[in-house]
Amino acid sequence: MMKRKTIQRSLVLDAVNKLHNHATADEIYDAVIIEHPNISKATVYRNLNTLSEMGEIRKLEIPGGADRYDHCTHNHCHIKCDKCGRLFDVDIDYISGLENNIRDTRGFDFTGYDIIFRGTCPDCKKHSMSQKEKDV
Amino acid sequence: MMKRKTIQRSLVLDAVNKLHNHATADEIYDAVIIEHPNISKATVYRNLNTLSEMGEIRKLEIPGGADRYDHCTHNHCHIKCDKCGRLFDVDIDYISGLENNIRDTRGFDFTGYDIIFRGTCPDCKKHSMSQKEKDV
DNA sequence: ATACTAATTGATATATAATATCATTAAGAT
DNA sequence: ATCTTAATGATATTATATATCAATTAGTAT
Repeated sequence: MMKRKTIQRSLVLDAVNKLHNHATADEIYDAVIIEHPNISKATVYRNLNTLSEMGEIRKLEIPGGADRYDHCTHNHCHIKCDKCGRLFDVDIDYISGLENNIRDTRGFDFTGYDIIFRGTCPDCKKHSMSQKEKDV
Repeated sequence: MMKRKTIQRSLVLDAVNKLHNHATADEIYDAVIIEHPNISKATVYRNLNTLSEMGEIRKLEIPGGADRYDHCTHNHCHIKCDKCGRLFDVDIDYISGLENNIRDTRGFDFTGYDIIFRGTCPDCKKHSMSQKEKDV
């Protein structure tokens, strides 16, 4: 199935690159309709998946939340704030052979792993109250 | 807010312990209605959350899938099969100071981390075709 | 340039997972 | 036995994402 170049697809890609803080599909949609008011939300979802498969962007499947999309640059993982639910970048030194720490998975082919840290972000520590409304 | 003991709550707890392979809320509901046909699905969801908060069971928020519930015993993480989506236990040796590998998270209080490995399970390697219908 | 064909789109319906609402019930204390 | 309020059951609602399908359009072949 050959991939064609469409203005919708490149608008979505541009939006992900421009927002570049792990935007959700909805946030990306909101950004795109400004320049292209007729785009369908389904098209945004479709292109986010397509672009992920093409390796142009990175899809982050967040436990307990909407998927987020990132322009893939350096290797990093993420930390999710328990209080406000926001997601932050975490630079991490190469974890040498994490696979070697594993037992009892005979017969599995590993393709990778996601580490999502949990914690309380500086803002929430300060205010110590829930700020769900302040999401990303 | 004091917690009361109800038959619904203990039935949900029993089901999680009995199924003990990371059942979803739906699967737990299916197990409970056999003995208690009038239980509401909302009650199952509510009790799964309550029991998690109480520390009686462990909630696993799976990226790209429904939450799963486990009776918490030894320390382990999970591997999700890319092909069939099933989730398997992974025993893992203590990863000493994973937090120490992290940079650029000044001001965060860490509470923990989830590692979800990705890979192809033995079954899918054998059949090499999608088996989504075989979902745990 | 014109025609072809299949990928893509837009609009909508559907699916799935989970929470919110609210009147009723019942657990545990007095 | 009575009281208080946590918990339940039924249902509606929210959120996220995919499926469907006719219409459009990108890229190729003529």
